[in-house]
Amino acid sequence: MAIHLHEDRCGESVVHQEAVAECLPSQLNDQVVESLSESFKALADPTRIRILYNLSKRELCVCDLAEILGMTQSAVSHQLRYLRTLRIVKGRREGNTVYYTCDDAHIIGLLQMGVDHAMHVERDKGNVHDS
Amino acid sequence: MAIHLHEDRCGESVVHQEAVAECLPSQLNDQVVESLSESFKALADPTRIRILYNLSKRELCVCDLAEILGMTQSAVSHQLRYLRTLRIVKGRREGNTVYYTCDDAHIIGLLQMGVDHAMHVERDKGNVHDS
DNA sequence: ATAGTTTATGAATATATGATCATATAGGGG
DNA sequence: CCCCTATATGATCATATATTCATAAACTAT
Repeated sequence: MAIHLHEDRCGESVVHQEAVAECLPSQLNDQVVESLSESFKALADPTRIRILYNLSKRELCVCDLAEILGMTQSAVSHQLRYLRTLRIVKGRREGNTVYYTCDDAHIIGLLQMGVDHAMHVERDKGNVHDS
Repeated sequence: MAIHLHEDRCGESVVHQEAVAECLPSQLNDQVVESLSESFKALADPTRIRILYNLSKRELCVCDLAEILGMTQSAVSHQLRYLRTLRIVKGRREGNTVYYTCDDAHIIGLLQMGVDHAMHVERDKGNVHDS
């Protein structure tokens, strides 16, 4: 019986053997890809972006965040739990209130890079240079 | 009747008036936040990460990508449409085959930054320094 | 025109996700 | 103890998403 390491996807033979052969050795390993998508997922939601953007500037309690974002305490708390689980933010309790801060410079770096670019794009939209 | 610009979120008064007042003026505008989350969403899926990682190295046709990723042509094509709609990749037809390339240096920059960091983290996991 | 190849896409499905509501937990002050 | 405040969380629901399957569309070759 024939052993196939993989099935051919298009018809009976690989379309560009050399292209596939060139790429296959340098694939990202699964753990890296999973960890990467997890990081980007954390930044892939408007609410979390706004939370992290604010926390990157200063420590804030849940209630203040809810006020700033105009959202319910519950919605904010759920997202904070999400970010806390990924160790992107951490909380510090002081009596009744819990103060959150960012705890992941890498994520903040990605966010900052994205923000800078998005703001440039927005600004350039104002100028009518043409196409 | 009293006019409220916003409802208070915790009890009857804002918890830290100064914190809220400090943050409110510097919020990201909605378009920037939407555009940002759209960009990060594009990178928030393992399949798209692997597609973009490969396309960042060289031009590839749909079939080769499917072969490299070990996925069906259909699944890859759907994701390529997603990325094409966002103008992150673009296709060039040559006879039957369509060759895709990256068309968004900013997204590739974010991906590269993420990859670099994730690979360092993975590498450091090997070393048993302690905490 | 017919057959074959590569890519695109609509429909369906299973899963993931984000917000809401109600309620629980944790702490403070009486 | 009870009441109030701030936060956390489980359940639910509506929507979004990623893949699969079947098929259409684009193109080549005979």
